[in-house]
Amino acid sequence: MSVGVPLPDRTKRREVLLDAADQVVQRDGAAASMAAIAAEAGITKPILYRHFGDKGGLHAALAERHTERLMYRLQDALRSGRTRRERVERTVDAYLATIEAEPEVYRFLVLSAEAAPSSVQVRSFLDRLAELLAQGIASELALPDDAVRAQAWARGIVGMVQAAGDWWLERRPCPRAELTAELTDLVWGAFRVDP
Amino acid sequence: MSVGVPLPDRTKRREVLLDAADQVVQRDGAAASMAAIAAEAGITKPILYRHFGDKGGLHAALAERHTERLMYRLQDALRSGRTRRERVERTVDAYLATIEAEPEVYRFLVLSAEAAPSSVQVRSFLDRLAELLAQGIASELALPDDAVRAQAWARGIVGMVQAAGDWWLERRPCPRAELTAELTDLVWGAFRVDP
DNA sequence: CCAGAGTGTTACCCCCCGGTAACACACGTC
DNA sequence: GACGTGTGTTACCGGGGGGTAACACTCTGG
Repeated sequence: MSVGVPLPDRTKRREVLLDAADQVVQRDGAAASMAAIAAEAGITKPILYRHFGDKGGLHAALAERHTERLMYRLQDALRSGRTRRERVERTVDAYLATIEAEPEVYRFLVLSAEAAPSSVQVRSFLDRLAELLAQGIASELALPDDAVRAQAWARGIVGMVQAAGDWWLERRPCPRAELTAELTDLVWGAFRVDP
Repeated sequence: MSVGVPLPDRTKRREVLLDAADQVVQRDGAAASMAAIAAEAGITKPILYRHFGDKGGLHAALAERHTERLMYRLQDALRSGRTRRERVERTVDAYLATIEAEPEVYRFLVLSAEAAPSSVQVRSFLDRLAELLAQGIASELALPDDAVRAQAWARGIVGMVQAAGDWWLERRPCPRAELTAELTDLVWGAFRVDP
């Protein structure tokens, strides 16, 4: 074999294709088609398929990438801050800032998690998010990681910020900082030390 | 005109068709096709189209119906109960009970609200839900109805219960009452009279 | 008995989507 | 210069979705 391209290029190309996919998803939402993505990237469908196998593969790659990025940010936020309230606030704001930057992409991630054909291969975006948050909650509250309370709260909070964020993106009824503050207030009561 | 059928029958039929649509949505999720719905109802597509115009019309009718039902239940829950905490708890549980009974339908409603082609004709399921809740919150907290706080909390709580409910339906990690209690705890802090 | 409105059906159209086969151009190696 | 590997293309397939035209039946009113 005479080595086509030294492999660095392949992964770099892959990134470029994913960038194009992001663009299209941001424009067309969850209905983004393979043809449209190929066109956006300035190439043709077979290339996409050679890179990602099938549509599920592309979705998985896209999800993986954004999930990774968001997880890093949230992990930072969960650890940073001097007071507990500050941690809650920063975490909420990190999420909001991210969906503000690329709203359609995150809608797409949530949706495609729904529509996933039970391919547990790549655990869904929301699952991983919730798991991370559950750990944070459990550690704040000195609960075991698998406590129903930590799990349920994590799920709930993820949904809460997601839903409020969607609404806010659509209507822009206030600056982001205000929404962050409101949501922090909403959740904060549960995390105060005293009953 | 010789009056085909006295009109009571037409609306009755409409209900039957919507029942069939529910069945299919519960089975196939958001991908329910018009052909499948017609088959389920034991009729053929043109009849569906004569009744609902197009797919959007059917979706709207379906959404309208379920939204109405759920709104009644939530309104009751919001008003009932002797203590404030009891009202919170009952409202959460009313929602959970409903999505437990017809999970796919509610996933469909949420999704089709997303996918709605900006036809603000029928305000989305989530919008109406959130608005109702916002009123309840505003009245509990003696805020004006349009306070950002009431709006944002309403959206957030709807999303919270929705997300936690989805997770719970999938995993069934605990009885419904326990989830209700956890979610009530999560939100309750924000509604206590004292800081 | 005969209009005609309303109900139902079959059969079709168009479009777009996911996915693939088959062919054309670069390039390094022998 | 022939070869094979990898990259790119065009052109196609099968399928399923939404939506409709055109035809059959029935039952009422005159």
